[in-house]
Amino acid sequence: MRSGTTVEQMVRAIADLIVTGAMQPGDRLDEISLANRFEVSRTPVREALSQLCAMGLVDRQPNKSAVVTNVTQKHLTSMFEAMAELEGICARLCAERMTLEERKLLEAEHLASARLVHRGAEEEYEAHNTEFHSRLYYGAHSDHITELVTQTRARLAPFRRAQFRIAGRLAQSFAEHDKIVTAILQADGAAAGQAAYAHVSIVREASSVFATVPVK
Amino acid sequence: MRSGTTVEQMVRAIADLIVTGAMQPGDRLDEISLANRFEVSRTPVREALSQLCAMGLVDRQPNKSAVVTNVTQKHLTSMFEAMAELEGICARLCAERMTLEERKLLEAEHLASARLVHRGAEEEYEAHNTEFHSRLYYGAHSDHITELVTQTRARLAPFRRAQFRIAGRLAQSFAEHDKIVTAILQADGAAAGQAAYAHVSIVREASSVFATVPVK
DNA sequence: CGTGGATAAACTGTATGCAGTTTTCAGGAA
DNA sequence: TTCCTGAAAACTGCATACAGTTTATCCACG
Repeated sequence: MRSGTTVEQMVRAIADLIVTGAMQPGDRLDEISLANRFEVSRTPVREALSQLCAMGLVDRQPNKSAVVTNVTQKHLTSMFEAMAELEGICARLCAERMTLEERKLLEAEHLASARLVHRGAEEEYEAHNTEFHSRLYYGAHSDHITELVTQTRARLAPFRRAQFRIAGRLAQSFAEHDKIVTAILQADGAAAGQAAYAHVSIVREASSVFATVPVK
Repeated sequence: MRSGTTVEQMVRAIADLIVTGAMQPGDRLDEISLANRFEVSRTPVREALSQLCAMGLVDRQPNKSAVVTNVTQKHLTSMFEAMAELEGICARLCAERMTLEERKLLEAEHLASARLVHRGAEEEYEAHNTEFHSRLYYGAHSDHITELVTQTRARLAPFRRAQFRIAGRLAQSFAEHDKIVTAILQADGAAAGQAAYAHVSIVREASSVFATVPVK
C-alpha cells in the first residue's frame, strides 16, 4: 500500500488539469469520475479535493460537486498586487535583517545567473529566478510573511509560466534583480522594498495575457 | 442526516479546544478518540483534521497522528508583524480607493464606538472594533489581500483575547482608530498606512503575555 | 411549444472493515 | 541499570457500502 503520496500525486495531477486549462472554471469535479480516472476509491479523492479547496483552486459547497474556481481578472490583479506588496516587504526586511552569509549567498546566486542571461538560457534562468525569490522570502526572517508570500506565489504559478519567453525579459529581469540586491547589500530597506515592488508589478503586466476569460 | 454542518461544528469545537489551551501544542489528536468524543465515525474526523491543518492549527504527517501545532514565540511575533504590514497596506489602499459611501460608513462606525469608550463597555467595543477592522480589509478593494489579512487575523484570534481588559486600552484604541480614519478621509495613504501599522504593533505588545511556552 | 412536477438516476456524506504502518512495551544481553 | 530487539497493540490510509440529497429526465398539462 503506497501511503501518503497517493493523495499528494492526485492533488498535483488535478491542479495541473486546472492550470493547463484542461478543466475550465465552473467545470464540475465529480468524485466518482475522478476516482475512476485515478483508479482509487472516493475517499482519497475527497481528501485531494479538500486540499485543492484550501489552495483556492476549487470551490466546494455541501452536497454539491466541487467546481473549478473561476479566477476573475479582478482577482488575478489582486493576487499580483498582493505579491508586489509582499515581495516589497520581504526585500525591505532582507535589507534590515539578513545575516552576512545570507547576503553573500544572495549576491552569489544573482551573479551566477548573469551567464544565463547572455546565453539566453530561459529554463535555467527560471530555476535561478525561483531560487533568488525564495532567498528573499526566507531572508526576511519572518515565518508568517514567508508563508503568505509562498502561498500566494503558488497560486499565481499557473499564470506566470512562460513570462521569460517575452523578448528581452531575461535581461530586464536581471537588471531588476540587480537593483534589489544592491539595495539589500547597502542595507537600504526602502530602496529594496521599492525595487522588489516594481519588479513584481512588471511581471504582472507581462503575465496579464494569461487572464482567465470569465466563464458563464 | 445533518450534512455539511457536522464537520464544520467539529472544526470549531476542536479549534476551541486548542485555542483555549485544553489541548497543548504537541498533543496528539488521534482519530478514534475524537470520533468517540463527537459520536461520529473516523471519516468526518479526518475531514475536520484536514481543515484544521489548512488553518495551521494542527500538523499532519503521513501515517502519524495529527498533533497540535506548536506556535512558538518567534512565530507569534511573525504573525503580528505580518498583521501590522497587512493592515498598513489595507489602510493605505483604503485612503486611495474607498468610495465616498464607504468612507462615510467607516466614519460613522468609528464615531458610534466613541460612546462605548466612555461607558467602558469592553464587550460591545470589541464587536465594533472587529467591524471597524473588517471595513478596512474590504475597503482596500483587493480580494486577495483581504483574504490574507482575514486569514491571519483568524489565526491570531486566540492570542488577542482580553486585550481590552488592559487598563486604558479602550481609549487608546479609539485614539489610534481616529488617526487612521482621519488619514483615510483626507486620502493620505502614507499616513493611514503608518497609523494602522502602529496600531497593530501596539496590540502585539499588549498581547505578548499570551506567548506560548514551547512544549517539548 | 413551453412549463411544472414527479420519478429515477446520479452523486455526496458518513459508517464500517481490512491492510499496512507506527508505537508501545516486555524480555534479554551488555 | 541501560540499551537493544521483537512482537503485539494501536492507529492511519484506503476501499466499500448505505443513507440521504441533488440533478436530470420524462410526461402531463396549459
